[in-house]
Amino acid sequence: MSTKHIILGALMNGPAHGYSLKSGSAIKVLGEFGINDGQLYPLLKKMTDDGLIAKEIEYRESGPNRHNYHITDAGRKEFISWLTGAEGEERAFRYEMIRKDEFLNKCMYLRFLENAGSVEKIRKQIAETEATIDDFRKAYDNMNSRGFDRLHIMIVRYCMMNQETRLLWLKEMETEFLNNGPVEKKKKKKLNRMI
Amino acid sequence: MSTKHIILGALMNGPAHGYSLKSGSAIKVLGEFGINDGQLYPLLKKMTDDGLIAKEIEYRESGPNRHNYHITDAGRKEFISWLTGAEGEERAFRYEMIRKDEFLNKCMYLRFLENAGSVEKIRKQIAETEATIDDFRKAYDNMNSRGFDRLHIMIVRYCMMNQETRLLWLKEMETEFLNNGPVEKKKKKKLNRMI
DNA sequence: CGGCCCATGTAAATAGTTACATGATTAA
DNA sequence: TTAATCATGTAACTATTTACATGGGCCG
Repeated sequence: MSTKHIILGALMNGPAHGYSLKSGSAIKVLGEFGINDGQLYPLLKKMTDDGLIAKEIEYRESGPNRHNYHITDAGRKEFISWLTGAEGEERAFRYEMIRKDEFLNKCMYLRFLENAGSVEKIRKQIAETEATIDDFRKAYDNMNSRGFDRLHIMIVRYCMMNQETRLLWLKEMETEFLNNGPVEKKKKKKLNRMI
Repeated sequence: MSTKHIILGALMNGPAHGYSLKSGSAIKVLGEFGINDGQLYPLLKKMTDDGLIAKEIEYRESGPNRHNYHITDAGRKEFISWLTGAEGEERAFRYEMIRKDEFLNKCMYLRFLENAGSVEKIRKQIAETEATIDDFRKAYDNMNSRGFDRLHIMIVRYCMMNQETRLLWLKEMETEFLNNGPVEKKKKKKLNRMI
Protein backbone atom coordinates (compact mmCIF):
# COMPACT_ATOMS: atom_id res chain seq x y z
CA MET A 1 0.00 0.00 0.00
CA SER A 2 1.58 3.22 -1.12
CA THR A 3 -0.73 5.71 0.53
CA LYS A 4 0.43 4.33 3.84
CA HIS A 5 3.99 5.33 3.02
CA ILE A 6 2.96 8.75 1.89
CA ILE A 7 1.33 9.31 5.25
CA LEU A 8 4.36 7.96 7.07
CA GLY A 9 6.57 10.19 4.94
CA ALA A 10 4.49 13.21 5.82
CA LEU A 11 4.64 12.40 9.51
CA MET A 12 8.42 12.01 9.32
CA ASN A 13 8.46 15.80 9.19
CA GLY A 14 6.50 16.08 12.39
CA PRO A 15 2.99 15.52 13.69
CA ALA A 16 -0.07 16.47 11.72
CA HIS A 17 -3.81 16.01 11.87
CA GLY A 18 -5.92 14.47 9.15
CA TYR A 19 -7.11 17.64 7.58
CA SER A 20 -3.65 19.19 7.48
CA LEU A 21 -2.34 16.12 5.70
CA LYS A 22 -4.75 16.87 2.90
CA SER A 23 -4.75 20.61 2.70
CA GLY A 24 -2.91 22.02 5.66
CA SER A 25 0.38 23.73 6.11
CA ALA A 26 2.74 20.74 6.38
CA ILE A 27 3.61 18.92 3.22
CA LYS A 28 0.65 19.16 0.95
CA VAL A 29 1.45 15.89 -0.74
CA LEU A 30 -1.71 14.12 0.20
CA GLY A 31 -4.01 16.92 -0.74
CA GLU A 32 -2.33 17.52 -4.02
CA PHE A 33 -2.06 13.84 -4.59
CA GLY A 34 -5.80 13.76 -4.25
CA ILE A 35 -6.49 11.51 -1.32
CA ASN A 36 -10.09 11.61 -0.16
CA ASP A 37 -11.68 11.55 3.25
CA GLY A 38 -13.20 8.17 2.72
CA GLN A 39 -9.76 6.70 2.44
CA LEU A 40 -7.72 8.97 4.68
CA TYR A 41 -9.61 8.70 7.96
CA PRO A 42 -10.09 4.93 7.95
CA LEU A 43 -6.45 4.54 6.93
CA LEU A 44 -5.26 6.72 9.80
CA LYS A 45 -7.31 4.56 12.11
CA LYS A 46 -5.90 1.36 10.68
CA MET A 47 -2.34 2.64 10.88
CA THR A 48 -2.98 3.59 14.49
CA ASP A 49 -4.27 0.10 15.18
CA ASP A 50 -1.19 -1.32 13.48
CA GLY A 51 1.01 0.78 15.73
CA LEU A 52 2.65 2.74 12.92
CA ILE A 53 1.29 6.06 14.15
CA ALA A 54 -0.31 7.34 17.32
CA LYS A 55 -2.60 10.25 18.05
CA GLU A 56 -3.27 12.84 20.65
CA ILE A 57 -6.47 14.78 20.53
CA GLU A 58 -6.09 18.50 20.70
CA TYR A 59 -9.19 19.95 22.29
CA ARG A 60 -9.83 23.41 21.01
CA GLU A 61 -12.33 26.03 21.98
CA SER A 62 -12.31 27.81 18.67
CA GLY A 63 -12.93 25.34 15.96
CA PRO A 64 -13.26 21.57 15.91
CA ASN A 65 -10.86 19.33 17.79
CA ARG A 66 -7.83 18.03 16.02
CA HIS A 67 -6.48 14.53 16.10
CA ASN A 68 -2.75 15.05 15.95
CA TYR A 69 -0.93 12.03 14.65
CA HIS A 70 2.75 11.35 15.09
CA ILE A 71 4.89 8.55 13.76
CA THR A 72 5.96 5.80 16.16
CA ASP A 73 9.25 3.90 16.23
CA ALA A 74 7.57 1.03 14.41
CA GLY A 75 6.29 3.46 11.82
CA ARG A 76 9.70 5.04 11.40
CA LYS A 77 11.22 1.62 10.94
CA GLU A 78 8.60 0.67 8.36
CA PHE A 79 9.14 3.92 6.50
CA ILE A 80 12.91 3.62 6.36
CA SER A 81 12.65 0.02 5.28
CA TRP A 82 10.34 1.05 2.44
CA LEU A 83 12.62 3.94 1.50
CA THR A 84 15.72 1.78 1.54
CA GLY A 85 14.20 -1.17 -0.30
CA ALA A 86 14.10 -1.44 -4.06
CA GLU A 87 10.49 -2.45 -4.34
CA GLY A 88 8.54 -0.59 -6.99
CA GLU A 89 11.71 0.76 -8.60
CA GLU A 90 11.83 -1.92 -11.23
CA ARG A 91 11.80 -1.04 -14.86
CA ALA A 92 8.43 0.02 -16.18
CA PHE A 93 6.81 -2.28 -18.66
CA ARG A 94 6.29 -0.87 -22.04
CA TYR A 95 2.93 0.81 -21.91
CA GLU A 96 2.65 1.52 -18.21
CA MET A 97 2.85 5.27 -18.65
CA ILE A 98 0.17 5.26 -21.32
CA ARG A 99 -2.31 3.64 -19.04
CA LYS A 100 -1.63 6.17 -16.35
CA ASP A 101 -2.34 9.02 -18.70
CA GLU A 102 -5.90 9.27 -19.97
CA PHE A 103 -4.98 11.55 -22.84
CA LEU A 104 -2.23 9.24 -24.05
CA ASN A 105 -4.63 6.38 -23.69
CA LYS A 106 -7.07 8.11 -25.98
CA CYS A 107 -4.29 8.87 -28.43
CA MET A 108 -4.00 5.14 -29.04
CA TYR A 109 -7.39 5.30 -30.73
CA LEU A 110 -7.22 8.62 -32.50
CA ARG A 111 -7.66 6.86 -35.83
CA PHE A 112 -11.30 6.34 -34.93
CA LEU A 113 -11.78 10.09 -34.89
CA GLU A 114 -12.01 12.61 -37.65
CA ASN A 115 -8.71 14.33 -38.30
CA ALA A 116 -10.13 17.68 -37.26
CA GLY A 117 -11.32 16.21 -33.99
CA SER A 118 -7.88 14.83 -33.27
CA VAL A 119 -6.18 18.12 -33.99
CA GLU A 120 -8.62 19.90 -31.71
CA LYS A 121 -7.95 17.43 -28.93
CA ILE A 122 -4.20 17.81 -29.34
CA ARG A 123 -4.41 21.61 -29.33
CA LYS A 124 -6.42 21.58 -26.18
CA GLN A 125 -3.83 19.36 -24.60
CA ILE A 126 -1.09 21.71 -25.78
CA ALA A 127 -2.83 24.56 -24.01
CA GLU A 128 -3.16 22.52 -20.81
CA THR A 129 0.46 21.54 -20.95
CA GLU A 130 1.65 25.08 -21.53
CA ALA A 131 -0.33 26.22 -18.51
CA THR A 132 1.17 23.44 -16.42
CA ILE A 133 4.69 24.31 -17.51
CA ASP A 134 4.02 27.89 -16.60
CA ASP A 135 2.85 26.84 -13.19
CA PHE A 136 5.88 24.67 -12.60
CA ARG A 137 8.25 27.33 -13.80
CA LYS A 138 6.79 29.84 -11.40
CA ALA A 139 7.10 27.40 -8.52
CA TYR A 140 10.63 26.53 -9.61
CA ASP A 141 11.78 30.15 -9.80
CA ASN A 142 10.08 30.95 -6.56
CA MET A 143 11.68 28.08 -4.72
CA ASN A 144 15.05 28.92 -6.18
CA SER A 145 14.94 32.55 -5.18
CA ARG A 146 13.70 31.67 -1.72
CA GLY A 147 16.53 29.27 -1.14
CA PHE A 148 14.51 26.11 -0.85
CA ASP A 149 16.37 22.87 -0.42
CA ARG A 150 17.83 21.45 -3.62
CA LEU A 151 16.00 18.15 -3.33
CA HIS A 152 12.57 19.66 -3.61
CA ILE A 153 13.67 22.08 -6.27
CA MET A 154 15.01 19.17 -8.28
CA ILE A 155 11.72 17.34 -8.04
CA VAL A 156 9.78 20.31 -9.32
CA ARG A 157 12.43 20.59 -12.00
CA TYR A 158 11.68 17.06 -13.10
CA CYS A 159 7.98 17.76 -13.30
CA MET A 160 8.78 20.78 -15.43
CA MET A 161 11.14 18.88 -17.73
CA ASN A 162 8.52 16.21 -18.18
CA GLN A 163 5.88 18.67 -19.19
CA GLU A 164 8.29 20.30 -21.60
CA THR A 165 8.93 16.95 -23.24
CA ARG A 166 5.20 16.42 -23.42
CA LEU A 167 4.72 19.77 -25.13
CA LEU A 168 7.43 18.97 -27.65
CA TRP A 169 5.77 15.69 -28.50
CA LEU A 170 2.32 17.19 -28.68
CA LYS A 171 3.57 19.70 -31.22
CA GLU A 172 5.07 16.89 -33.26
CA MET A 173 1.70 15.18 -33.08
CA GLU A 174 -0.06 18.29 -34.25
CA THR A 175 2.28 18.59 -37.24
CA GLU A 176 1.81 14.92 -37.96
CA PHE A 177 -1.96 15.28 -38.06
CA LEU A 178 -1.86 18.47 -40.08
CA ASN A 179 0.22 16.70 -42.74
CA ASN A 180 -2.75 14.51 -43.57
CA GLY A 181 -2.80 12.66 -40.29
CA PRO A 182 -0.99 9.50 -39.29
CA VAL A 183 -4.04 7.41 -40.05
CA GLU A 184 -3.63 6.72 -43.75
CA LYS A 185 -0.21 5.23 -43.40
CA LYS A 186 2.00 2.63 -44.89
CA LYS A 187 1.72 3.51 -48.58
CA LYS A 188 3.69 6.69 -48.36
CA LYS A 189 6.88 5.88 -46.61
CA LYS A 190 7.93 8.99 -44.86
CA LEU A 191 9.89 6.83 -42.52
CA ASN A 192 12.99 8.95 -42.59
CA ARG A 193 11.35 12.09 -41.41
CA MET A 194 11.47 11.42 -37.73
CA ILE A 195 14.49 10.35 -35.85
CA MET B 1 -13.78 2.81 -15.17
CA SER B 2 -10.88 2.98 -17.55
CA THR B 3 -10.23 -0.71 -18.04
CA LYS B 4 -13.64 -0.93 -19.61
CA HIS B 5 -12.59 1.51 -22.29
CA ILE B 6 -9.34 -0.30 -22.90
CA ILE B 7 -11.29 -3.45 -23.58
CA LEU B 8 -13.72 -1.60 -25.83
CA GLY B 9 -10.77 -0.02 -27.62
CA ALA B 10 -9.20 -3.41 -28.19
CA LEU B 11 -12.46 -4.82 -29.53
CA MET B 12 -12.80 -1.87 -31.91
CA ASN B 13 -10.09 -3.64 -33.91
CA GLY B 14 -12.13 -6.80 -34.15
CA PRO B 15 -13.28 -9.68 -31.95
CA ALA B 16 -11.02 -11.27 -29.41
CA HIS B 17 -11.22 -13.73 -26.58
CA GLY B 18 -10.16 -13.07 -23.02
CA TYR B 19 -6.78 -14.63 -23.22
CA SER B 20 -5.84 -12.89 -26.45
CA LEU B 21 -6.74 -9.54 -24.91
CA LYS B 22 -4.05 -10.16 -22.33
CA SER B 23 -1.34 -11.84 -24.32
CA GLY B 24 -2.61 -12.39 -27.81
CA SER B 25 -1.48 -11.17 -31.17
CA ALA B 26 -3.54 -8.04 -31.65
CA ILE B 27 -2.72 -5.02 -29.54
CA LYS B 28 -1.06 -6.26 -26.44
CA VAL B 29 -2.31 -3.33 -24.44
CA LEU B 30 -4.11 -5.25 -21.77
CA GLY B 31 -1.37 -7.77 -21.21
CA GLU B 32 1.30 -5.13 -21.14
CA PHE B 33 -0.91 -2.92 -19.08
CA GLY B 34 -0.95 -5.72 -16.58
CA ILE B 35 -4.56 -6.65 -16.24
CA ASN B 36 -5.14 -9.81 -14.24
CA ASP B 37 -7.55 -12.66 -14.65
CA GLY B 38 -9.41 -11.81 -11.50
CA GLN B 39 -10.41 -8.52 -13.03
CA LEU B 40 -10.59 -9.35 -16.71
CA TYR B 41 -13.04 -12.24 -16.73
CA PRO B 42 -15.59 -10.76 -14.35
CA LEU B 43 -15.34 -7.48 -16.25
CA LEU B 44 -15.99 -9.17 -19.58
CA LYS B 45 -19.03 -10.79 -18.01
CA LYS B 46 -20.27 -7.49 -16.63
CA MET B 47 -19.76 -5.71 -19.93
CA THR B 48 -21.68 -8.49 -21.64
CA ASP B 49 -24.53 -8.07 -19.15
CA ASP B 50 -24.43 -4.34 -19.81
CA GLY B 51 -24.73 -4.99 -23.51
CA LEU B 52 -21.45 -3.32 -24.46
CA ILE B 53 -19.98 -6.51 -25.83
CA ALA B 54 -21.31 -9.92 -26.83
CA LYS B 55 -19.71 -13.29 -27.13
CA GLU B 56 -19.79 -16.40 -29.24
CA ILE B 57 -18.20 -19.55 -27.99
CA GLU B 58 -15.79 -21.15 -30.38
CA TYR B 59 -15.75 -24.85 -29.67
CA ARG B 60 -12.40 -26.32 -30.54
CA GLU B 61 -11.14 -29.85 -30.65
CA SER B 62 -7.54 -28.94 -30.12
CA GLY B 63 -7.25 -26.76 -27.08
CA PRO B 64 -9.78 -25.18 -24.77
CA ASN B 65 -12.80 -23.39 -26.13
CA ARG B 66 -12.61 -19.71 -26.73
CA HIS B 67 -15.15 -17.09 -25.82
CA ASN B 68 -14.89 -14.65 -28.68
CA TYR B 69 -16.14 -11.23 -27.73
CA HIS B 70 -17.13 -8.55 -30.17
CA ILE B 71 -18.21 -5.00 -29.57
CA THR B 72 -21.89 -4.15 -29.92
CA ASP B 73 -23.45 -0.96 -31.25
CA ALA B 74 -23.98 0.19 -27.71
CA GLY B 75 -20.34 -0.54 -26.93
CA ARG B 76 -19.16 1.31 -30.00
CA LYS B 77 -21.28 4.27 -29.04
CA GLU B 78 -19.94 4.23 -25.49
CA PHE B 79 -16.37 4.00 -26.76
CA ILE B 80 -16.69 6.86 -29.22
CA SER B 81 -18.37 8.98 -26.60
CA TRP B 82 -15.48 8.36 -24.20
CA LEU B 83 -12.94 9.04 -26.95
CA THR B 84 -14.64 12.25 -28.03
CA GLY B 85 -15.25 13.56 -24.54
CA ALA B 86 -12.72 15.60 -22.64
CA GLU B 87 -12.98 13.72 -19.37
CA GLY B 88 -9.66 12.85 -17.81
CA GLU B 89 -7.77 15.24 -20.06
CA GLU B 90 -7.76 18.03 -17.55
CA ARG B 91 -4.53 19.53 -16.41
CA ALA B 92 -2.59 17.37 -14.02
CA PHE B 93 -2.37 18.70 -10.51
CA ARG B 94 1.07 19.43 -9.37
CA TYR B 95 2.39 16.22 -7.93
CA GLU B 96 0.24 13.71 -9.73
CA MET B 97 3.14 12.24 -11.62
CA ILE B 98 5.20 11.79 -8.49
CA ARG B 99 2.59 9.64 -6.89
CA LYS B 100 2.38 7.44 -9.93
CA ASP B 101 6.10 6.83 -9.83
CA GLU B 102 7.39 4.93 -6.84
CA PHE B 103 10.99 5.98 -7.40
CA LEU B 104 10.07 9.66 -7.62
CA ASN B 105 7.97 9.22 -4.55
CA LYS B 106 10.95 7.92 -2.66
CA CYS B 107 13.08 10.76 -3.96
CA MET B 108 10.90 13.10 -1.95
CA TYR B 109 12.40 11.60 1.19
CA LEU B 110 15.99 11.06 0.13
CA ARG B 111 17.13 13.39 2.88
CA PHE B 112 16.35 10.64 5.37
CA LEU B 113 18.98 8.47 3.71
CA GLU B 114 22.75 8.54 3.83
CA ASN B 115 24.21 10.30 0.82
CA ALA B 116 25.90 7.11 -0.40
CA GLY B 117 22.60 5.24 -0.24
CA SER B 118 20.91 7.93 -2.33
CA VAL B 119 23.63 7.84 -4.96
CA GLU B 120 23.37 4.08 -5.17
CA LYS B 121 19.61 4.29 -5.60
CA ILE B 122 19.97 6.91 -8.31
CA ARG B 123 22.58 4.91 -10.18
CA LYS B 124 20.42 1.82 -10.14
CA GLN B 125 17.59 3.89 -11.54
CA ILE B 126 19.90 5.25 -14.23
CA ALA B 127 20.70 1.69 -15.28
CA GLU B 128 17.02 0.76 -15.38
CA THR B 129 16.21 3.83 -17.41
CA GLU B 130 19.01 3.21 -19.90
CA ALA B 131 17.73 -0.33 -20.41
CA THR B 132 14.21 0.97 -20.94
CA ILE B 133 15.38 3.56 -23.46
CA ASP B 134 17.24 0.83 -25.31
CA ASP B 135 14.12 -1.28 -25.40
CA PHE B 136 11.99 1.57 -26.69
CA ARG B 137 14.55 2.53 -29.30
CA LYS B 138 14.62 -1.00 -30.63
CA ALA B 139 10.84 -1.11 -30.79
CA TYR B 140 10.79 2.31 -32.43
CA ASP B 141 13.35 1.40 -35.09
CA ASN B 142 11.67 -1.88 -35.73
CA MET B 143 8.25 -0.31 -36.12
CA ASN B 144 9.69 2.34 -38.40
CA SER B 145 11.47 -0.08 -40.67
CA ARG B 146 8.44 -2.32 -40.84
CA GLY B 147 6.21 0.55 -41.89
CA PHE B 148 3.96 0.57 -38.86
CA ASP B 149 1.31 3.22 -38.71
CA ARG B 150 2.53 6.62 -37.61
CA LEU B 151 0.18 6.85 -34.66
CA HIS B 152 1.64 3.89 -32.85
CA ILE B 153 5.15 4.87 -33.75
CA MET B 154 4.52 8.30 -32.28
CA ILE B 155 3.29 6.81 -29.05
CA VAL B 156 6.37 4.68 -28.66
CA ARG B 157 8.34 7.79 -29.52
CA TYR B 158 6.74 9.61 -26.62
CA CYS B 159 7.61 6.82 -24.24
CA MET B 160 11.19 7.01 -25.45
CA MET B 161 11.38 10.79 -25.14
CA ASN B 162 10.03 10.54 -21.64
CA GLN B 163 12.63 8.05 -20.57
CA GLU B 164 15.34 10.19 -22.11
CA THR B 165 14.17 13.14 -20.07
CA ARG B 166 14.18 10.94 -17.02
CA LEU B 167 17.73 9.87 -17.69
CA LEU B 168 18.82 13.45 -18.09
CA TRP B 169 17.29 14.38 -14.79
CA LEU B 170 18.67 11.36 -12.99
CA LYS B 171 22.16 12.34 -14.10
CA GLU B 172 21.56 15.84 -12.78
CA MET B 173 20.47 14.27 -9.52
CA GLU B 174 23.58 12.14 -9.39
CA THR B 175 25.80 15.17 -9.88
CA GLU B 176 23.79 17.05 -7.29
CA PHE B 177 24.33 14.34 -4.70
CA LEU B 178 28.00 13.93 -5.56
CA ASN B 179 28.55 17.63 -4.98
CA ASN B 180 27.80 17.12 -1.32
CA GLY B 181 24.17 16.23 -1.73
CA PRO B 182 21.13 18.45 -1.75
CA VAL B 183 20.40 17.64 1.85
CA GLU B 184 20.69 20.99 3.49
CA LYS B 185 21.46 20.99 7.15
CA LYS B 186 20.09 24.48 7.30
CA LYS B 187 16.59 25.83 7.07
CA LYS B 188 14.00 23.14 6.91
CA LYS B 189 11.26 25.40 8.12
CA LYS B 190 10.23 26.80 4.77
CA LEU B 191 9.72 23.36 3.29
CA ASN B 192 6.08 23.71 3.92
CA ARG B 193 4.80 26.35 1.63
CA MET B 194 5.29 25.13 -1.91
CA ILE B 195 5.51 21.42 -1.50
C1' DC C 1 -28.83 34.22 6.51
C1' DG C 2 -26.36 31.42 3.28
C1' DG C 3 -22.38 29.49 1.90
C1' DC C 4 -17.66 28.26 2.41
C1' DC C 5 -13.74 26.60 5.33
C1' DC C 6 -12.38 23.65 9.11
C1' DA C 7 -12.44 18.96 10.88
C1' DT C 8 -14.05 14.67 11.78
C1' DG C 9 -15.97 10.56 10.26
C1' DT C 10 -19.28 6.41 8.10
C1' DA C 11 -21.54 3.56 4.36
C1' DA C 12 -21.82 1.75 0.13
C1' DA C 13 -20.08 0.90 -4.12
C1' DT C 14 -16.49 0.15 -7.44
C1' DA C 15 -11.85 -1.20 -8.83
C1' DG C 16 -8.03 -4.01 -8.53
C1' DT C 17 -4.96 -7.80 -6.59
C1' DT C 18 -3.73 -12.36 -5.06
C1' DA C 19 -4.55 -16.85 -4.68
C1' DC C 20 -6.81 -20.74 -5.98
C1' DA C 21 -9.06 -24.21 -9.24
C1' DT C 22 -9.60 -26.71 -13.62
C1' DG C 23 -8.22 -29.08 -17.65
C1' DA C 24 -6.45 -29.56 -22.16
C1' DT C 25 -2.34 -29.24 -25.47
C1' DT C 26 2.46 -28.76 -26.55
C1' DA C 27 7.46 -28.53 -25.92
C1' DA C 28 11.76 -29.93 -23.41
C1' DT D 1 7.24 -36.81 -17.33
C1' DT D 2 7.44 -32.47 -16.13
C1' DA D 3 6.81 -27.88 -17.20
C1' DA D 4 4.94 -24.26 -19.80
C1' DT D 5 1.25 -22.31 -22.48
C1' DC D 6 -3.62 -21.86 -23.53
C1' DA D 7 -8.01 -20.73 -21.65
C1' DT D 8 -11.49 -20.21 -18.48
C1' DG D 9 -13.09 -18.80 -14.16
C1' DT D 10 -14.19 -17.98 -8.60
C1' DA D 11 -13.26 -16.27 -3.74
C1' DA D 12 -11.37 -13.40 -0.64
C1' DC D 13 -9.06 -9.53 0.16
C1' DT D 14 -7.30 -4.76 -0.29
C1' DA D 15 -7.59 -0.15 -2.17
C1' DT D 16 -10.10 3.69 -3.75
C1' DT D 17 -14.07 6.60 -4.81
C1' DT D 18 -18.44 8.80 -4.04
C1' DA D 19 -21.77 10.27 -1.28
C1' DC D 20 -23.53 11.29 2.95
C1' DA D 21 -23.56 13.15 7.93
C1' DT D 22 -22.20 16.42 11.56
C1' DG D 23 -21.24 20.80 13.61
C1' DG D 24 -18.78 25.10 14.78
C1' DG D 25 -16.61 29.46 12.91
C1' DC D 26 -16.17 33.15 9.65
C1' DC D 27 -17.44 36.36 5.91
C1' DG D 28 -20.30 39.23 3.18
